[in-house]
Amino acid sequence: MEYIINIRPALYNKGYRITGQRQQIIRILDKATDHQSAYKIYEELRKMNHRVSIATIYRTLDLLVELNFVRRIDRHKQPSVYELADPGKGPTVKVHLICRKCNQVQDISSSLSVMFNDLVGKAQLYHEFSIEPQAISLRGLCAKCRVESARGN
Amino acid sequence: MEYIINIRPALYNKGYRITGQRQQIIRILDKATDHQSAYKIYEELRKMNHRVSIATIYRTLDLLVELNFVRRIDRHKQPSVYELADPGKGPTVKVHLICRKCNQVQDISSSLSVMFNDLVGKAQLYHEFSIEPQAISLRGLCAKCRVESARGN
DNA sequence: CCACTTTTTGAAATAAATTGCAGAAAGTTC
DNA sequence: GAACTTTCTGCAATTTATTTCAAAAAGTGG
Repeated sequence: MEYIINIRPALYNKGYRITGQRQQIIRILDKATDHQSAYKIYEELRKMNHRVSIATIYRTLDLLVELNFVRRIDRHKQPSVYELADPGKGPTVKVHLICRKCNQVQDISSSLSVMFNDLVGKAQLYHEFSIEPQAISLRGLCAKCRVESARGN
Repeated sequence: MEYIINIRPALYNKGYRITGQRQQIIRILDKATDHQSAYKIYEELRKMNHRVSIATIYRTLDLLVELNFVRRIDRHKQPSVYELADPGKGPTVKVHLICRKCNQVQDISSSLSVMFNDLVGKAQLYHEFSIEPQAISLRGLCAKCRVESARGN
């Protein structure tokens, strides 16, 4: 909540300008409970009568991902979705379960998340590879779709 | 090696036809030591004077991914790459480390891989979500690029 | 509020991936 | 191995997420 308060000075310190569009985009991500695609953010802002172009949304998201304020989730043949990432305290990786039938994205439980991140830590040391904050997606079938699928097929 | 021997009857049993193109595509994946993009496979086959279109490559790869014979690695703003997956004995997830600077893809060590897969097994049970065989990518900086980056920046 | 620089806009371009369709193979039956 | 059905392929056209570009606007520092 009001995460923009943290990002604004960070942007400023790195020499980036605090534009209305950037603030609005961060605000949308901050308010959102689920993962947002670039286009969804665009629609949201247009609905609120803000002058934005889709190109700006993409550029801003790229910037925020680069600076680790936002995580990008790449999905196959579907637009990428984004979520805020708290660089100070958040875990390195955030694990999502994505159903290939209904495309629902759910977060993994927090205790499992801790275990995943411990393992990522080990991998970093072992491979001398610095893994950056990001979301990883595990694809499969959610309980509901598995049942439907078993009947339907 | 000669993995096609296993896939051929499996395709046949499911009612898919054993076409020259499908066999050649599997053969390329089988011989490849690194991950292949659809276009690379296309070029390879054309070089060998085989009649194939890029559409067939994509259709075949989609089919093989669907049947879990092949894993797809989605990369941001770059073509997806593919690798053979042995459905019989292979682990559910294959973890790759992808450097965001040089784009090199390296496999995670096998012991860490086992640990990741154990964790994935736990996640499946806990969330009642059936995670399917797939590759997951951890993005970051490899040792070499980290050093260069530290100097260059 | 002026001068300077970065950012945004809107439209057009790009490129990976997909699709429709007619002809060509593969599998099947006799 | 001829005749028939089904699936597959190649080509070209299409889709769609994302990027590029020149001109316009907005942020910033004095």
